[in-house]
Formats: sequence, structure tokens, C-alpha cells
Amino acid sequence: MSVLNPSLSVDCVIFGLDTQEQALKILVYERDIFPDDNSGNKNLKFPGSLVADDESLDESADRVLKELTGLKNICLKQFRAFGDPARIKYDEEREWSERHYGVKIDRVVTIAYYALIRIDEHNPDQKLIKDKLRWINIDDTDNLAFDHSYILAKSREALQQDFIFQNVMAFELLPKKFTLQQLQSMYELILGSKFDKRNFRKKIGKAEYIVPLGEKQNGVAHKPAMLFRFDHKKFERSKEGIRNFFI
Amino acid sequence: MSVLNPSLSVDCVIFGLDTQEQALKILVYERDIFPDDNSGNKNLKFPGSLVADDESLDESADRVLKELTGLKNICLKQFRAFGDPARIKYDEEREWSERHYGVKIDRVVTIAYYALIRIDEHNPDQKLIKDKLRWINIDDTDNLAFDHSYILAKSREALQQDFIFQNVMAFELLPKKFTLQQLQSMYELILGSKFDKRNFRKKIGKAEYIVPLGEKQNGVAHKPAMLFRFDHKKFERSKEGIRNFFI
DNA sequence: TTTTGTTAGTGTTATTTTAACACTTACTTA
DNA sequence: TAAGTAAGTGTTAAAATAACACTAACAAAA
Repeated sequence: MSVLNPSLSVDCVIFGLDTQEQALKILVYERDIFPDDNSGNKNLKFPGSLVADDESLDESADRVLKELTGLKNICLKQFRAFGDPARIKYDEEREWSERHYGVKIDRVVTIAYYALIRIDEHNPDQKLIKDKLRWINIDDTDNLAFDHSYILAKSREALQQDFIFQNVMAFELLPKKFTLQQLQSMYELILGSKFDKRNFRKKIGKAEYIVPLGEKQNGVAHKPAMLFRFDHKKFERSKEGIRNFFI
Repeated sequence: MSVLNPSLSVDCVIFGLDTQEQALKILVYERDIFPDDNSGNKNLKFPGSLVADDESLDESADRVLKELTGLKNICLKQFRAFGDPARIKYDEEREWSERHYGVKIDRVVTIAYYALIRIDEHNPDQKLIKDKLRWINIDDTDNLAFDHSYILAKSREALQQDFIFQNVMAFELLPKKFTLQQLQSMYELILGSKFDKRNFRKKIGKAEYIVPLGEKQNGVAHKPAMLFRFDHKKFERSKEGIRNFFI
């Protein structure tokens, strides 16, 4: 594989919903170039690499994600390019990049993608996990490598907008059968705010793409919840009629 | 100026509101590589150029726009990168690019920006206009150069989303003093749909950042309209409270 | 000076949506 | 059988939406 040029990369912000802990996490790759970085997260970066000369940006993102994490068939969404000349902050980072890629690196413009996945279903490659990859809580991400904290902030904005506009398949985040509580929790984690349970359920009741299964949870130490499934076709149809709020 | 690399460019989609004609237009640059292109628009492209090695992407877009059109102090918004290996469609285009930039071109990834301006205020440089630059109606843009028709389609989507989310200063499009009819027309042109006049005005009445001036139009052959102005500070403040629609 | 043409401006109503709020039910485990 | 836990449910007041048609004020033409 020959790289398109040494100045263009893709980076992947993978959001994972941890249904157990009810937390939103991101997948980071651990470098070891700052051995004594106890406080910050300077060693943590998003999976990313240089773009090859025969692939589109989308293809590049898919490939890089697969190579670095084992994750495939993930719906990655490009959301922004980052090209500040000073986005490589430390000399150690530049040196690490040059060693890592085996090319001279001056400046790298990166095209950033994000994806939403369910941690317990799409698990990254186990041997990679042990080695270099980690899920970390999204609120626990100060001072990541390069400008990756900034990239994370922008990816969250994009995610929230896309989520509201239904441009994003957030339902990948839930198990096939889910409860309304899990659904609400997902909304709250993505949008970063809390909703009233009854009002939330009233709204969901109108969304014909969330269909009750007539089954119940079992084995839980409380009243068992109804289970629902998500109807992709109806969801796609429902996307049409959204241009009603302005100003 | 040395280029960062010959594979990375910026392109600027400049939307201009023509208050007279009440039309939304885009600014295109005319090449002459297809002398007999009578039907299509293969010779028309957005202003764009290669990124220099010492500038950020945003700086590059500002510079390129200024060099090619004379426009400056325009608020450009990055919305997407385009990197399909086949986005240069014709050999003639590749040859033109190589002649034009004086470098070998294989493939160019471009970072696309858009801006909204008022045609009668920010006029592009007159001598450039006569030569190479033209405003064309936005519905009149089939088959532009490279993948620029696709870029245009994506820029409109981004514009509409940003407009609804108030991430964009659409009020740059109007004269300092404007009528509600002009305002409504702007909304309709950007969002591509029509609104009821009375309901529109009711909504506007609640937007405290659109303030009546107590003046009227004059010289018009009908009942003169009230004039309004736009209050930037109040607008910025009003942006905070938008996270109320979900699902 | 009157008429004509043109756009500005305005209010009501029925329907839908929102937001706030608290108790009972059904299950497991102790 | 009691205690603990999350599920599930309805009302109401306030606000937002959507549909709808006539009069007012000006310039230009007759």
C-alpha cells in the first residue's frame, strides 16, 4: 500500500454505549510516548492512519478502523476535517508518527469520522484490546493526544445534530429487544440531558417505528418491562417529514 | 508560497441572495477547457485552490476566496471533505489542473466551505467578474466541473441544517434595514419551501432579535412596508436555548 | 381626480404539542 | 410475607401550530 501523501489521514471517533453501566464511552488507542503521563491522557488517541492512494476517504476510514480495531461493517460518518498546522502539539508526537508510519511528517490534515456502536455486540478485536485499545468514559477525556480532545468535542456536536435530524442510526446502540428505559437512557446519553419519563413515553408512543413485542423482561428483581423492537423501514419513511421547525 | 501537497485543496461555495430578483445564486468561476460545451456547465467550477504549507484550512479558504474573487471578511464554514479517487472526471480537467497549478496532479482531496453573502453588498472584484466569475441561479447548475454538482448538493443540505440550528448568520443576506417580506423570502429561498405570511409574522414577532425601526419604505407603488433591523447580540443570546426537539 | 394595480398588514379558531407532576403494579430477594 | 426496585400510567394548563380572507396605503395610469 502506498500512501496518497504523508499529510492526509483519517481518524475515527467510535462512540460505544455501555448498556450495563448506562454510559457513553469512546474507543482509544494507547501509545506509550509519554511514559510518565500520570494525570493527563496524552498517550490516548483515536484510531487513525494515513490515507492510501487508491481509496476514497470513506473506504480509508473503514479500512483503518478494521486494521486497528477489528471492527467492520460499522457505519462511519464523516463530520469534519482538522488541519491546523499546529495540531501536532509535541515533538515526541511528531517523532512517534514518523517512526510509526515510516515517512517524514510535517503536518497532517485529518478527515474525522464518527460512529455509534453497541459495546457488547461489536467488540473490538480481543487481542488488540488487551494490547492497545481501551474504552474510556466520555467525560474522562481531558487532554488527549494531538488535537483529539477538540476532535471529540466537535464529534459530539455533530452526533447530537445528526441524532436530532435523524441522520444517524442510533438504534444500532440498543439490543434487538429493548425496554423503554434503555431507549430513554440512550437519548439522554447522546443528547446530554434528562427527560421526563411519562412525556418521553408519550412521544415514543407516537413513533410508529418503535414497536412493542408483547414480551416481557424476566429475571429482574422488579416489575418486568415490556420489550420493544426497532423497525428500520418505518424509521426511514419517518425521516421524510422533517422540515417543520424554523427560526 | 509552497503548497502543502498537490493532493489537498479547498473549494468555496458562495451563496448569494439577489434581493432584487429574490433568487439564491452561487458564484462560479469559468474555465474554458471544453470550448463546445453548449448544454452543460462543465466549464463552471467553484473558486478553489491548493492549500499552502503554512496555513490552516480556514486560512486557506479565506486566502483562496480573496485571491480568486476579491471577497474578504466573509464568514466561511467548512462543511465536508470530498475525496473520491474519481472526482476528477475528465482527462481535460486533470490536464487543466496541472497547467493551472504547475504541479503533477493525480488525485485531489478537497475541503469544502460555504458562505452566504448579499450580492449587492459584497460584490466580487469587478475585473474578475468580467473575466471569469459569474453568479448563476442555484437551480441552473447541472453537470458542473469535477464533482462540483455533488458538492453543491451537500452544501445546500449543510446550509439548511445550519440555518435551522442557527449556526449560520443568514442575516448577512439582508440589507441593514429590511422588510418582513424580504425576511420571509430569505427563509423560503434557503429552506426551499413556502410559509404562510401571517404565521410567519407571528413567529417573527416572538423573535426579539428582529427589531422594528418605526420607519417605512418609500417610493414603492403599493402600501409601504415597515422596516426592521437585526440585533446580533440578541441573536447570539437566543441561540443558547435550542435543545428542545428530539425524536 | 379617480381608478387600477400592487403589496402590507392583521385575528380567530381548532388542533396539537409541551411540560409539570405522584401513585400503583409486578416482580425478586431476604 | 415483607422490603426493595423499577415499570407503568393520566390530567391539566399553557403554548405552538396551521388554516384561512379581507382592508389599508401607496404609485401610476387613465
